[in-house]
Amino acid sequence: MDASLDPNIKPIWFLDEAPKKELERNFVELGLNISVKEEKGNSLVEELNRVSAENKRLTEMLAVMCENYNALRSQVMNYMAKIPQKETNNTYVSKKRKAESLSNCSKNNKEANANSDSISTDDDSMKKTRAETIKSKISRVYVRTDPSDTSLVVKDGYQWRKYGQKVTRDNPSPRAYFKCSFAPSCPVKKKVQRSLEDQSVLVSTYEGEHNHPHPSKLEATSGSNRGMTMSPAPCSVSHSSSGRTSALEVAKSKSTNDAKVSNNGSEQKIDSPEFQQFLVEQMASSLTKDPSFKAALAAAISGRILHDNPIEKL
DNA sequence: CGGTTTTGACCGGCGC
DNA sequence: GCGCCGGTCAAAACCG
Repeated sequence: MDASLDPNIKPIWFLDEAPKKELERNFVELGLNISVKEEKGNSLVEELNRVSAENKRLTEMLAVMCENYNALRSQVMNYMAKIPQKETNNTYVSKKRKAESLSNCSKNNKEANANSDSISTDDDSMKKTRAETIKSKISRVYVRTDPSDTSLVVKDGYQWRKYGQKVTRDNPSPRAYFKCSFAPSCPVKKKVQRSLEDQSVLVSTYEGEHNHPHPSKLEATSGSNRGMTMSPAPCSVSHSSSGRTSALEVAKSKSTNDAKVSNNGSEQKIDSPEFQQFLVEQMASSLTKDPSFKAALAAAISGRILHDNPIEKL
């Protein structure tokens, strides 16, 4: 890492005279004495700030991408809601499933269908005994997976316990039944079955609402930062099994923590030029050499768009 | 050993 | 009433 990367930074360690006022101000802020060596450290601090700002920009860009993706997804869902469902048209559907499908057709997304649709389902199932069904919120999620993968696992961040599997009449692929096992009293169930039209698509039908926070949120708030856990279910971008923290986050948290210690004026040598250089080198090497960072970034982006991220439908 | 998965049995709704 | 069907149960197997 070289400060010459930044055109705004002048090669001050080649100068004998006093540094510029701007640099002096920075030195005062850092509580450092002015010396040639510390000037270098200060430039590294500036570089650190620049990299931090760049990180922030990248994070914002990612957030914008996520927003765009969500907007696009809702458009797709609206579009899908308008076209008639093949599933309800081309095969035998019992009355019970007809009611379920009809209730599904009026749903655009999980948030929007929280109230009205469950009521409409209630009218048909008023005589049903199961209170869960009456109050349930049903949503359907399509997930593209490898067709050779027979596990019927949809990674949505929640913890599921499989309690049954059936081969249904209208689809040769087996249907798996799951209950949410993250919280003992959580009433949510889901059914996962391969799409009849496209074997590479898993159709998971969620029934009910979780009465507990999303596990990834819980982890994020409980201190074990797994990095990039920025979206709730069903986006499974980050809380994959890797549990990897991105180099970006490591460097960022490290730098902020260090700055805090430094401002407190402790005896740590954290604000020494050597340490700052070490810090910057660590950040640089993390960003450039660590393949996991690229992989995590690629997974975060592609995962939202293609693979891991389910497309909610209805 | 406790939690999860598997899988056949069972149950209830529905159509005939 | 009977058979079909989807959904659930529960015992055994499996696994970390």
